[in-house]
Amino acid sequence: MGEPHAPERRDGHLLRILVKKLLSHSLLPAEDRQAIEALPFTVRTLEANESIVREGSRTDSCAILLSGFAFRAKLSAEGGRQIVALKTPGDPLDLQSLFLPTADHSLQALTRVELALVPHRAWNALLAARPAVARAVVVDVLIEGSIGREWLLNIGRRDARTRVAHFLCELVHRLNRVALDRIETLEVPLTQEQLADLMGLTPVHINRTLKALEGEGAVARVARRLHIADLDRLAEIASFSSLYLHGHDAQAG
Amino acid sequence: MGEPHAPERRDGHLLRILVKKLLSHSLLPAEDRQAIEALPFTVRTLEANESIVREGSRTDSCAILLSGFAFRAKLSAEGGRQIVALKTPGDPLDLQSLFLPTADHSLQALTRVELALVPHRAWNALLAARPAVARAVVVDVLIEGSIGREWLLNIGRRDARTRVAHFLCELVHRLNRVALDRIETLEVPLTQEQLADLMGLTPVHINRTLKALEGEGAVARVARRLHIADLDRLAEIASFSSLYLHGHDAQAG
DNA sequence: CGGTCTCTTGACCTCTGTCAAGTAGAGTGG
DNA sequence: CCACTCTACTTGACAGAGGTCAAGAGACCG
Repeated sequence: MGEPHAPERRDGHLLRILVKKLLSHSLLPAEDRQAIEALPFTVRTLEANESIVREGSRTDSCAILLSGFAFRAKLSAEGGRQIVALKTPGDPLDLQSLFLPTADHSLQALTRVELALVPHRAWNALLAARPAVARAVVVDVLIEGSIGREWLLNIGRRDARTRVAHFLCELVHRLNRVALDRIETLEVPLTQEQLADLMGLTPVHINRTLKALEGEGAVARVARRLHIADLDRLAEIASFSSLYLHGHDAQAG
Repeated sequence: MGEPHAPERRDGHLLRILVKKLLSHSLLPAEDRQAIEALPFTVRTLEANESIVREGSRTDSCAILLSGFAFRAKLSAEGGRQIVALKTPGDPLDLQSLFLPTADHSLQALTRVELALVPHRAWNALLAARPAVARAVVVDVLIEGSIGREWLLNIGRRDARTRVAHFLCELVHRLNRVALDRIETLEVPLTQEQLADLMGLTPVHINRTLKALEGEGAVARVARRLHIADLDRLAEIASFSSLYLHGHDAQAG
């Protein structure tokens, strides 16, 4: 794999990737898995940069990311943009809207994306009927929170080089949770400007940082595209530990 | 944790502050409120800086913050500390432990605190029996996530002066949600070092920033203690908007 | 009254931001 | 196949916010 826009199966089991995501941290009996795959949905394709949910708006459905990447962003009064979360294939994008009517941030497609739009009604019925699914969904939300805390540490306390290396490690680890095969390398689908908004830096400084990382062989750039070249080296630079991702870690009770 | 010999109390007066916190964003019928106040708990007092939950550890109870302040913190490999959340009276501190067994961060008392320790068993029973309570708890978790995203914006994209002003506004707004009277002024119970770890800055620069804010009359310092002097001025400096706190905003469905 | 902790301040340094010009691909149209 | 254009990337020179170091001053405490 390593191809971020790898086409998904179109045999009617599109939601299987959501099940796979939930299984990466929660246990789900077969019946619950089937109930998830039986959710009603409509598929929608959006081009890069199109808006999925606007800050302040309301929706009556939750999107599941079937393929491609998306992100949450916020703007400061001075016009600065901060990307506050990155969503990878299999992630539910907006479960929050089931509980909080107004969006506190905007949600946008990073690449071309395919979404499965699941009506709130169907979600509410499923969560009420199947506690194990409800639990898995809560765990998913909690893990997103944990990732957010790691990002606060990353942006607040690590320098540019370490910060970028840490993010790239996280990206690979997260993709591996839903990937068919183990990923060691990857073409990163972010522009330097997006990377800058993600890391709390400027595009110019991202450029310098990537150049430095390329110099150490951690990263490669071919035809303006960023590739992970040496994941172990990146992990070493960032002192990366994946504990905060809580893989297979949700059997408390 | 969990004093083995401390008697479990069912004195609802103490948990009323938790009910008040939940009511600040969710609707709860009287029966649900009573069920919350009927939760069994033991009271525990900790001094400033004592640890409530250590990173990597497991617990069998969730703490509710009855009085005082607490915080979540993470350490980077280089030794930097980042405070990733601040908890105020009425906040549940560790609901996450109901769903994720290992703590991904540490939880510490900022001031002297009083905690109500509620056993997981009792929580699970309550959440299973009372969907409205479960819903309110999920909303509480989601709002903490929203605050975390605002912090990412704050640390990633605002300069020191604006950043500190924004945090102080948030603090006052959050305290007002459980306060008896409207707060306009406040003695901030944080050392400059803690403020630095909160803001992703150094103590020295916090000192300079506070001096500047004092110069504009936004803040006052008497006997080394920081006070909010002019909340409107702070809100203006930070272009503060409280939408992300989702006050009285949880009637989706 | 000495010890300790936090705050304060100045001098200096460096990481990251700003500005501005230039380059390389990808796409478009002739 | 070649301009032309657009966008993203690249680079250098310079600026500045914030970090580092170090010394001193107030508080608080036993």
